[in-house]
Amino acid sequence: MPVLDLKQLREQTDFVRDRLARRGGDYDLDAILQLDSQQRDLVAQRNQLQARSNEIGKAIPQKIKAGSDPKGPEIAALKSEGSEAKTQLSDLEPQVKALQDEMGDRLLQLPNLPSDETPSGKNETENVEIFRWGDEYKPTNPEEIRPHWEIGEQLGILDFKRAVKVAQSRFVNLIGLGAALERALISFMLDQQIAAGYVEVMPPVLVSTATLTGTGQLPKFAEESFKCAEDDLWLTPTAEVPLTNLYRDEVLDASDLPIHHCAYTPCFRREAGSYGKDTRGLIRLHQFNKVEMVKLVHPDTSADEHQAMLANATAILEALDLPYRVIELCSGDLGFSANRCYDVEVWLPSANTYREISSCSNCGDFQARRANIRFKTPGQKGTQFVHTLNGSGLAVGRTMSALLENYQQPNGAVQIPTVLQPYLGGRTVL
RNA sequence: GGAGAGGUGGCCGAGUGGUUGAAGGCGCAGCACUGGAAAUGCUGUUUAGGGGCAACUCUAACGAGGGUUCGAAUCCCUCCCUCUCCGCCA
Repeated sequence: MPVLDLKQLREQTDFVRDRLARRGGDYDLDAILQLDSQQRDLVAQRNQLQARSNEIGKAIPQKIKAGSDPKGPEIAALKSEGSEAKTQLSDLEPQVKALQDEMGDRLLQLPNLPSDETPSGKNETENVEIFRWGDEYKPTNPEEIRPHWEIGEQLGILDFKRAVKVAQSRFVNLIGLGAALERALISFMLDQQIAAGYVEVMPPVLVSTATLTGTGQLPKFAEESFKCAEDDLWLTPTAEVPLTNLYRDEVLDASDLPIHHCAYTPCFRREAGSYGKDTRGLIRLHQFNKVEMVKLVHPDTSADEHQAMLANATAILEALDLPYRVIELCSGDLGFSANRCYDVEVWLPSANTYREISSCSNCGDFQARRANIRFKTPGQKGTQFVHTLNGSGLAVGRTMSALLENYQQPNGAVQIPTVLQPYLGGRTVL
């Protein structure tokens, strides 16, 4: 499983080092390169031994066929030489394997390289705002604005208290129209993305270790996912995981590309290390619903596909008249698997700020290498890795919170956006 | 959960120790034939890594990992997965 391109690492070490430095953090490339060169030396030795051993293996039946006595000295000499080679090989083999394992472990820890276009920066404070949309839809009565959890609890559609009893904190029950609104949002988003050309999938949300490694959640971020240890299965943190891995270990035909999928799934995150943050409301739950978009594309088109995906995400917010802005993540804030990423942030009036509601990433060939997803162009030799992209279209719970807050009325009611009304039996108000 | 069967190339499918990376078929590509096509015939058709400007060459891979052997797709062990029947179940 080649992860970050080992050949590139070998041949353009300084470039890789420079790119990784833009992310911040410490990456010991020299150790990997040293392992690599040791490994290559040993493999060369092993190959020679193996070649000799193969020769002997072929020579013995030939000699016998040519009349040599199977029990005679000639055959015995060959056998003992073969045996000798075998002994040397069994000495070499574990060394090679140990080096390869060590190198593989280290390579799996390396994040993707930021793209040329990605702005350099240390952390989220250096992300770059690209544009804003819908200022005119922001509520104009800030003093009367209440947070969505108050609105939801008052309407009897959000229940956090009993969710604690049933599960834990950071879970919610959606009751009555709350559940209906969630379903309406899911259906609306799916219908929009299907109309935009994405083929819907309902994937497993319990996935294997290999699947989670393919998209980059493992091995580094095990503490972020819920695991069913008995079965070696994990709850998916996002549908990006099963959708991208749909094609793991496959060689696609160039004419199959691009592949566009969307999916509604629940998502599960342990949110380790975020104890104090967003403790109220729908913003940060262990389980939430999301409509996800995933693309597998030809490398030449991935930049355009990325822009198009971003537009597919923002189209949902525009249809709902929800104010948002788009930011481009700087190198220091980029996710592990991404080489370039836009976050879409929706206006949350109670917090007087924008909150992430979608993240659209281009992973280049990073995930394709891990998951071994290739394509073949007829008439061309060999295979190429596809590029993978993923984006939320959108996070449903966060959309609901934005909707409750932006559409709240002074009398405590909440208007239902026009485009959602058909999904709620024509209802106009919550 | 109990009993049984099986995992081979893009697909089907042969192959139980010795030039088998793997017969045969299908598919696909090229060429021939044709006015064009079908049919037919011939040729070719895996991937990854190393070496060479290249022709080419070496190594690995028959679910995964170990073992036996000079030599394993073929024998032995462990694990994984799939299928069938029974039980259970939304």
